[in-house]
Amino acid sequence: MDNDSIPKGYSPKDVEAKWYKYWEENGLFRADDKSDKPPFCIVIPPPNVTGVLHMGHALNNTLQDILCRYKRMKGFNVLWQPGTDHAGIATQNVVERSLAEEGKDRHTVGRDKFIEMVWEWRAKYGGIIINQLKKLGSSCDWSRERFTMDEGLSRAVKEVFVNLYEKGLIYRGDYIINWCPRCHTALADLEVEHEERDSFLYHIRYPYQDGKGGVVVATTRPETLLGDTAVAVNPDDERYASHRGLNVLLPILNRPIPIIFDGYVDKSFGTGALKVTPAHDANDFEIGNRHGLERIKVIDEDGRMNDMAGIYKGMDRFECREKILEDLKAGGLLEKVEPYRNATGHCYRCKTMIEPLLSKQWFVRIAPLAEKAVDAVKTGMTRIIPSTWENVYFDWMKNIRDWCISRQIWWGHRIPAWYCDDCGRVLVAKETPERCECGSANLRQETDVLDTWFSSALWPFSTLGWPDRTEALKTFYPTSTLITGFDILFFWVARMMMMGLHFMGDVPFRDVYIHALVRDAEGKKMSKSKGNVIDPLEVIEQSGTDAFRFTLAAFAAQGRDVKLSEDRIEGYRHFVNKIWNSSRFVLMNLDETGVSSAEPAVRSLPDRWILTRLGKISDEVGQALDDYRFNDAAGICYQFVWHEFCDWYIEMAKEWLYGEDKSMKMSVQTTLKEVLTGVLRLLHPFIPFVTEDIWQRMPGVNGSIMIAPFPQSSEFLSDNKALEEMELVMGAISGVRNIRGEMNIHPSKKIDILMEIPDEKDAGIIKENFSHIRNLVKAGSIEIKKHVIKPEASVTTVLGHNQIHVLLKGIIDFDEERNRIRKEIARIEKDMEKDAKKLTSSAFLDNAPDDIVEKVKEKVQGMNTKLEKLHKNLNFLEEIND
RNA sequence: GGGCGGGUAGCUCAGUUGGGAGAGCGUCGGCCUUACAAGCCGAAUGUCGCAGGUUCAAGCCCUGUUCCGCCCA
Repeated sequence: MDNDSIPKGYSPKDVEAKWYKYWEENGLFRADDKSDKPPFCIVIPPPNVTGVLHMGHALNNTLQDILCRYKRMKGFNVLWQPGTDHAGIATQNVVERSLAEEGKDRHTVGRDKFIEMVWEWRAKYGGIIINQLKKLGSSCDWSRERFTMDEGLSRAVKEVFVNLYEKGLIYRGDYIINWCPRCHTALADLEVEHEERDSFLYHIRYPYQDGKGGVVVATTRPETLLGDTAVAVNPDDERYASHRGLNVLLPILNRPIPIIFDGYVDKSFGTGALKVTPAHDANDFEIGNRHGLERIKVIDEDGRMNDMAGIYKGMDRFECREKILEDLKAGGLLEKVEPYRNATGHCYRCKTMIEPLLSKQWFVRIAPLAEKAVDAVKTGMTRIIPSTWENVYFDWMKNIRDWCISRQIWWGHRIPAWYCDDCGRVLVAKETPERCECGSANLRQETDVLDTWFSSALWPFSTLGWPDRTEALKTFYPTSTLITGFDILFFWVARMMMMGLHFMGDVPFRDVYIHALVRDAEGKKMSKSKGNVIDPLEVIEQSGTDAFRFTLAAFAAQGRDVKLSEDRIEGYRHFVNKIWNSSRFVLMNLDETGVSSAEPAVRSLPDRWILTRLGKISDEVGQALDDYRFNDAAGICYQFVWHEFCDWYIEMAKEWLYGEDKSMKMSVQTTLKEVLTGVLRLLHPFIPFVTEDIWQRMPGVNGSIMIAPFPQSSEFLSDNKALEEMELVMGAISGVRNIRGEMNIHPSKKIDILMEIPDEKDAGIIKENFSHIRNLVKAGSIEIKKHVIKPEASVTTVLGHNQIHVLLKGIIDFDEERNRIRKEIARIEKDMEKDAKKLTSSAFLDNAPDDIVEKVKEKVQGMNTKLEKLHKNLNFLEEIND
């Protein structure tokens, strides 16, 4: 191989697009509907069709891709099912915004035309995030890409809606819902974000019917008093015991309203009296139901005061608040205003303050569905990892309320319900009915559409072809693993569980792996307003996809947020480059022989060592991935490649490669190639591009690394003795290097060494590896003896029973050396203290397991040996007069 | 108010059944040694938040306490 053909540094830009195209064109991402291989399936959390790739996507999809590539290499029939979500409100907002620029709104263009425009928008921009996922290296089966609004998924939605309706699990009714006055739609409880803000608590007096005295209530929303239909107090509250049966006058409107008694009221809050507005507060609504109160709506869908608000009609709700306060003050009814912090609900899409409104909406009856979804996790049919999230899941499921699924927008699955104008019947059907049961043809379809999450809840089976009983469904359902962030545990995961169990009779996935949030270097959530967003595409541009992916994997420890900063990514860019260069080294040295596939006649100690180590860490990495410990898997690879393969093995290999011994050279070449192919396969799931690029340059390699088997210990030589022996050799080298470093001996200066090795076996090992030692410590002469009298001008390092004397005539500074030894003695003594004490304690000796006692004994013994020798050396030096 | 997670080296964080405190980055010293200066060799650094307890043995288990973050109401 020609040196010039491999560039000195890895440049990601040149190869990423090329290999991605190669994989796609060769159908390597494709799953088989039917296969002898065991199935492995992940459905992608569908990104919003309006989305652009952010850090959350990057982490989420990197982890999915690591698993999918790993499983493919492990021999699974892998389906990574991709697709996008129609994101009702978000997408509609985007198109409405562009309409607004032309001075239009959706009503001026009309429903059909508007929906047509959204489809056009989707055709034009909907593929953006898909292409970004590809840049990330995602190995999805793109031939199966789905969209929540496509024909098949829409059929699934209708099927589900009708089924649930017929089973009584979907109903329509008047309830308090969360209304966004800007988006003009109802929202599910989950879609409301609560945010604490500084506000005021207003104490308002509701006079008795004679206009005097009265009951003071505390509220943060005085404008809703126009819709009050009672004042409630706690039945146990003695202050109000005498008020039973009394009425008070609603301020301003002077409408008499009753004082009612309800356990919901908190005696200690405010004055202990609560104004009740059943049409504008969820809790008040419940109270109203218990007491048969009238519901008076005073705020309309635009957030303005309506006809019932009398003189305030037409005012915005916040404007009205100010005006009412003024009027109350003027009437002497505003008793007190105190600063107060409370949490108010905001639309998760546009941040507008939510208005709880009484409204007729469609709901899913959750309780029966939730029960099964809870059981599935309790019985282990689905595991949630890390398991701490199980409790969060249970807790939420326990307190869940019915799910409001109707949305007053246009972009989405239109609810398959029709109203008969003649008899008032509601018809729910998969196909558009021609006539009502009463014979009337005057049918109007419901104008509301379904919550986007309704279709997302079907994702694990609708994407596989349901309601048809497809081969894909048979093969891949239940899916293997879901990988997602905790922020959509409720929105999505819980609902998929419910729907999967109900419609498929089985859980949608065996494992749910919940990963953390990506934050900035200070641990703050990334947000545009804070300006701390790191754009994944920029990172890819600067550092390459592989470095970025490896960083994410390395930081993805379970249960902990990922704090990302650019210099951390840089560190892993260096790692990718290290792999590149070590591969370059290997390739450059595989030259003339091409390397035979036969087992080499000789295997040197370093050969046996590195192969054994590779086998061991291969199993460890596999296990870590099986356990979703991505950071461990990445860390093990990093440590092995850099600090074992590069720092030790390659350095030792050089000697044979540059030497005259042909058989040794061939042996090392074989090992280098073997280890490199192993390392590449091991790393491929994490850093797919660079590994493929190198793989394709390897002599004798056919096809993509994607379909090469993931390494495991059984394919490599395993020799535990080699591990011990190498430790001895490496220890000797490190010991001498340490002396060189501390004595400030110039790297090019050769030093003479005298080793004292009493044990013959050890001596044999050292002798065998003489040349490695010589090269790696830059030694002149090396001598080994059973017993040695310490040479005068020498610095000594103690390794167990062995000692290495570095001869430093004319270089050694005796004072410094004595200090060095004293320091080391002190360090060892300190280290030993705790363990030595253990051995004198009968409690320890009696109670601790034998193997532990033995271990401690050995350790202390070892340190004693070392101390002894250090003292001897020190004494020796102290006797020298310099 | 309820729940959860976290406090370990200057920084960011690992540390799986309790049994020798680790990594990366940064810092310091020395090196352009024909894969890599995006590199090599060497070094320093810890009252594991605080206080108790269990245990022969606690970063890890239990109790309390404090600070930070998140979720829910």
